[in-house]
Amino acid sequence: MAEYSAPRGTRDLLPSETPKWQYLESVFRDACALYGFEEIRTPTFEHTELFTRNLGETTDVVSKEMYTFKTKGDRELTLRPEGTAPTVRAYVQHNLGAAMPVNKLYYIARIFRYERPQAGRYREHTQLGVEAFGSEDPALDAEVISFAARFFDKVGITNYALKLNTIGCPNCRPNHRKALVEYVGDRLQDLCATCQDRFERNPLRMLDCKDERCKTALAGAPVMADYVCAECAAHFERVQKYLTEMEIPYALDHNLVRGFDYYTKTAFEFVSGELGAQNAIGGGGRYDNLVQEIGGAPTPAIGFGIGLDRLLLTLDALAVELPVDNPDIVFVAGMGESGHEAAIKIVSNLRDNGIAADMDYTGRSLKAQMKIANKLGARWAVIIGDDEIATSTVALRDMRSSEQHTVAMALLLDHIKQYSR
RNA sequence: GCGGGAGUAGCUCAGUUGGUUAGAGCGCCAGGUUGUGGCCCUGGAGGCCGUGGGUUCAAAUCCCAUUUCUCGCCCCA
Repeated sequence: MAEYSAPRGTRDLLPSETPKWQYLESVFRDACALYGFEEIRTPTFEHTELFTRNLGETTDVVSKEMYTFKTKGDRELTLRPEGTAPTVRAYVQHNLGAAMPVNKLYYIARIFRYERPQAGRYREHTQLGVEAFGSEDPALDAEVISFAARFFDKVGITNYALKLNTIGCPNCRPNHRKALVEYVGDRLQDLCATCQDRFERNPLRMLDCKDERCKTALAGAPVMADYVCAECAAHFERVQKYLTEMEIPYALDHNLVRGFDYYTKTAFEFVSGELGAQNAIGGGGRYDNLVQEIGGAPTPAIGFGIGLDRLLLTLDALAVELPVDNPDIVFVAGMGESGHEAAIKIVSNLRDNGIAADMDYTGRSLKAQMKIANKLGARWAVIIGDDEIATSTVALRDMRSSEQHTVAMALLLDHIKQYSR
């Protein structure tokens, strides 16, 4: 056992894993370019108030999952537990809305939540997210949702399901809340302890409860969709129309309630059955009032976050082979002191000419060096010893075909360039 | 915060009712080739059996504690 290990809920991504991460990140970046989203990078931590005031005091994240600490100057900071509020903060702080009517931003960010780790849930994880500001057009909802769906398609997630709901706006949500509270009324004692608490603090969440007693008691509970105002209803209808036109399959889920209080109207979640209990691989929604709440001009917006860690787990479970390419490299094996000296020069020269090259620094035998070349997946091996030095040549070995030729040192570069095509 | 499972070699794991120097496969190193990889053969290195305490003539094995990991609840990515 090592004396030190990564803190609970965190993990190291070793070289055997990082190519997959790089691949998914690059697919995401390409997709963002295709859809017109530009990258934004915000700090890893923010003033605590940004989250406590805007995510909802009663949400699990704010009430028990934040990594909060005090600075020497006695200010409270929090490692970001989600990506939207920081992005909105930056959008407002730099008044991005003044320069462009619609701003479409994306981020690849580490997210921190103090939870008990389990399959697909880490205290530090990575989210791929987008946020689109400046339009309440339902077409933008559809665009954002379809972006996520196409991204999942592209990387090879074949079995995801899209859950869709509308959670109304400040105008109509109270109506539903009132109806819901009335419905529960004397059924309250049939609910689980948590839901009895939710009844007081955030009734909407009761709908999302997994407890069988609650599911039974709330089976006939009033659904938001029946209480939304005309505007929200029309908006939701258009979103569905566009999704259908784009051939994005979805399922309405009246019980879908997102984890933060800032959401309005459209809420959605992508789930996959490959992950066990943590089945959400992405989710998001519209938040038309958050920009104003954070201090900006009233600006409608919508966004989503995709869990990169869970995405990888799902792809593994589906046995999807990601196209990770390793570049052709040249391994230069030098024999003896003079061979080693020559190898140093050759490797340097190859690299200066843009050809990936490596060599041994542990004084191993030629045989051992060849084994290393093989393990590295080298395309070519260049062998140089006293014989070659005496004749200003090198032995150039094709590691795939095992063909080997003696070539003039001066022509090595040309040979490699020529045959690598 | 609450519940279940598990900590033996770098990795995946055996280890029989407690009984001498704790094993396998893979990986690693070396040799079989005096200057040549993959396949094969041979050999080698590498373990305070998570940590601390207890029971016992004797503990990887039984008991207790602790810690870490893991799975689940809650909630989410």
